Amino acid sequence: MAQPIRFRQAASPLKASCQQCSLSNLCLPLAVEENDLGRLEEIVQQGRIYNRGEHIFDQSTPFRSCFAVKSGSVKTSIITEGGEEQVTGFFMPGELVGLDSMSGDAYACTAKALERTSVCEFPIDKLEELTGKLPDLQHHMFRLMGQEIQNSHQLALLLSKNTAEERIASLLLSLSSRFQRRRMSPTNFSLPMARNDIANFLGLAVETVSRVFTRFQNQGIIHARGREVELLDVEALQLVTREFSRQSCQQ
Amino acid sequence: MAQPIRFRQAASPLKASCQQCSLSNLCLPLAVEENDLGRLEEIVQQGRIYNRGEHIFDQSTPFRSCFAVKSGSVKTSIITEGGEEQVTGFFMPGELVGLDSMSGDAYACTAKALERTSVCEFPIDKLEELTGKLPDLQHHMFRLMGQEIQNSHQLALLLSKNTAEERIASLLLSLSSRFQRRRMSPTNFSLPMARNDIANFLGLAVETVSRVFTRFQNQGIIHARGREVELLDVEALQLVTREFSRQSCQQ
DNA sequence: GTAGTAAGTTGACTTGCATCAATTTGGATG
DNA sequence: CATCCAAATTGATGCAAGTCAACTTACTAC
Repeated sequence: MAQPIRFRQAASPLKASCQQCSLSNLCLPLAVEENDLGRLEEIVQQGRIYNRGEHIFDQSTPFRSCFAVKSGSVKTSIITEGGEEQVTGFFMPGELVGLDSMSGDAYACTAKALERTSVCEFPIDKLEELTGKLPDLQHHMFRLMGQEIQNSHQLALLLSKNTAEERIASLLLSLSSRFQRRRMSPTNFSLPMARNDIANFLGLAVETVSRVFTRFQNQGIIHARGREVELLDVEALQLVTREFSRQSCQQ
Repeated sequence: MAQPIRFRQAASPLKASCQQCSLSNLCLPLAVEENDLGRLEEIVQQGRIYNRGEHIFDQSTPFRSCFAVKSGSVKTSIITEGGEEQVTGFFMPGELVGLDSMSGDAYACTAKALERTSVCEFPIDKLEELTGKLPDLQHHMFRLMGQEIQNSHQLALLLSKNTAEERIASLLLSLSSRFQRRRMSPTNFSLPMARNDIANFLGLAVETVSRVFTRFQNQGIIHARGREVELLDVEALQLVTREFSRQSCQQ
């Protein structure tokens, strides 16, 4: 083994290489010019690896950093005073976690690793300093936050207007396209989250999620076995999500 | 009348004065130092006045500006392909409308004046340019957008976990505190929106909203007559919003 | 004024999903 | 391989809120 090289890497173990990262077309580097990438690398810290169930940060603790998922997946949720939990999002490699906390001094939610997960950490004060210098990066941050607002509005729409079947079909299609963008099969994937998380996220009871999964399976739309899911008829799924609108148009 | 002065004003009729604005402690000027206020004034445009029902911007049209409500109030909503509407927010004086559209080239929602309303317009390209120069303003924008994400998550929580009574109590309390921050009575105000908008926003049927209002009235918690609302027992309302959590603690 | 329309209220009935309860499956551990 | 506990499934039942329909009130315009 090339000792000198290992030694050099060990000398700054916390630095990550955005240039060599395979996610550079999804993550923050996407918005940074080639010759500015070094400045992004200067502020990013290689986070540690989290095992399934470990917390990356906790609601109400001091807000210090946003985190980009490098591998694995993350779920965020808010907890009410009464101990009620609401899952607010699932995050895949390349996606940025913690944007909702930019409004205050404490994290607005809790982030939990759904599986063995590694992240890159962006200290928020340094990130803000850099966005002030790189207009493209600032623009990208605004875009990401705007997208986050939209996602949440879409979730609200789903929760207030759609049936259990429509909600679950929407989630499956969302996961599908996100897997696809990461060069994984859009029809054959493993759910990173438990039925419980799906239910909580979609405002349903676990039993309802289970029932809808078996109903979809009986209709030949999907094949599900535990967390392994195969989408057999994507068009049918898309049709389900539009069921509601079709009805209101037909009358 | 002092003709010369009127003439001077007419020479730049589109400029607004942030320094003299009574909302400067709520709106964007909040984050700008005294001697930088001029730079904000340079980019802000005095928008026109909108009558009830008029659109300030429309979903899918090119995204150009964010708007600060100056007087009156605004509702935003997204429309699905099927024509389904979901109200995503109500905006009061000093609040910034359009942040969710920062993610793309087109407005992500439609903004409609709920009453006679005036706004200030911030062209987005100029605003981004300025935030790049004023770190405090950039920080404030991040805060506002983070807050918007959180609001939306709170709405999702409300929609997925709370009963009709809890949702309506929450909305009334939210309006109450927002009126208070604007130095208006927190217990005696006029709802800017119709029952229909409340129902849509909270994922309920109009009939349900109506029933809950009368139920609250019979319990002596509120007094409502049309859009005029008086909160008679704020503590009782707060209790309603925590009803759910109280139950899960008792068991 | 009065006609006309939209907004709001109230009641009767229906339903999708939650809840409760009982199994079954699966993964982890010694 | 057996044990244990959490996760997932399936069935039976109840209820909160939706839907449909009738009526009242408020607003606008002529």
